Amino acid sequence: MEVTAAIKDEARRQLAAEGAARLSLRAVARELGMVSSALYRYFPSRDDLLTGLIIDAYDSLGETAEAAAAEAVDATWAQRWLAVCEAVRGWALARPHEYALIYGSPVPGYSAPETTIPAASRVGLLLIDIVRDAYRQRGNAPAPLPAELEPEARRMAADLAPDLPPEVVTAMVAAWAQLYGLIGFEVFGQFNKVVEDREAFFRHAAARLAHGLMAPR
Amino acid sequence: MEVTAAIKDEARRQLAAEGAARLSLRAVARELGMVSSALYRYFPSRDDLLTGLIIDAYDSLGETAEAAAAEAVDATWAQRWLAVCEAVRGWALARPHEYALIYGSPVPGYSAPETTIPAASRVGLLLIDIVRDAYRQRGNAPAPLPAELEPEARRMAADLAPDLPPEVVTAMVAAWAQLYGLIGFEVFGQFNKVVEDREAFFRHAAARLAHGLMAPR
DNA sequence: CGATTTCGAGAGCAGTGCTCTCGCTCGAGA
DNA sequence: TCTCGAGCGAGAGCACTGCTCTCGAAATCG
Repeated sequence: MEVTAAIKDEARRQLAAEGAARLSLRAVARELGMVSSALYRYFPSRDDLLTGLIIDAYDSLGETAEAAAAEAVDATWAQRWLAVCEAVRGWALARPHEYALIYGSPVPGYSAPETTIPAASRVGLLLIDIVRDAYRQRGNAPAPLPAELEPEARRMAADLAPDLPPEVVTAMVAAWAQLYGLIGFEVFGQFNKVVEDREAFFRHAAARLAHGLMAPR
Repeated sequence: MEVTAAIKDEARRQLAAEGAARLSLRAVARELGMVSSALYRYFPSRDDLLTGLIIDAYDSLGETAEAAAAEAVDATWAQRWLAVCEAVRGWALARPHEYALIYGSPVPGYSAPETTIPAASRVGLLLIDIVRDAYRQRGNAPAPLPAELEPEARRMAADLAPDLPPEVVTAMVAAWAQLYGLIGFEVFGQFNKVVEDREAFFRHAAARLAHGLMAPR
């Protein structure tokens, strides 16, 4: 429908201006020249509007990351990894509030429904693909795992990438979380007065993440 | 004062139950048997209450981390690093909403005042101390930095730990952010259906972070 | 004792999410 | 062609929010 898109567009604008907690259904309706109750024809509740925005954000981020990977399809896997990392970072810096919506503190009283899962997985799946290429080219896994982690690592590998050794999958999941630590700290201002040249810092840190994924030991 | 403490206590209870965005001054006052306007004698606004809670949370986390470090004072630096990491994780898992308050998406329209800086720095300073010990014992820095990062790395080192080589300080800042990526993903539910044995996974990832801080290569 | 400060109560304003009812419009079936 | 129903928006209203203002009681200080 046309109206739902207009609502989401206006909501996104308010999101960028004010943040999720300040997103007001009435203000969206006002800006659209409707009355607030009319909005409930399209979204059963404010949370459902948020869900829509979350799915859109995941998809937009996924698209951005996939485009970056496609553009670097002829480069080495490490360069492709870096390209995706930088694309994700750039997307987050350009839309901090949307980033906060999907990777920041969850909106209280609201838990993302199952419908968000496919969109949310896109970046993760993309990273798995890159690591798979890396493993095919290099074929050496990172350090062996401690015994206590082996069952879990095997389980994760079976779930996420049965063709890769558990050490690689484990390292990949960790690198994924750590990547979001780097980006989150920057987006949420934790690097203020600590890191200044964040571009260079991020590039280096992301490259070292890649290095940790495939280097011997 | 006695009353401000009671207000913060009740607010913390509501925070744990509902989250920051749902924190209602009126509800706090109601629970305390006062009227909402009376609360403004103690906190000029809702945001100031939040600031109070944020500082308390930073201090509580800092204390927890420092206690863990103190307990492991005779262990190796790597064990001490791991002890602090696990203490931070444990604190976060026990108080997810307070963790979200300080390390999640910033509350919109609200920017933390300067007064939070000392409390916010405690864990970082603690990690620097541990890395300093590590460097004194091992004395080998991680991989050399790319040229583009050298000026920034020097600047960071001068700011944070002038007695340590820029490579170590840079690696430390990155490890710090990555640590919070690991914890944030777990606290905010991003590991749901991905990582199950999160305890073991975290221990391994945190240990590898330490390894990356000081390993030769 | 008197004056002043401190504190809580209460009313009230503007805003919020959400529900309910009521008309209008438009398109498909008889 | 007429009718009926579904879809849609308006409006009023409920319970709630943060916040301001005024007023009266209590406690503290000179």
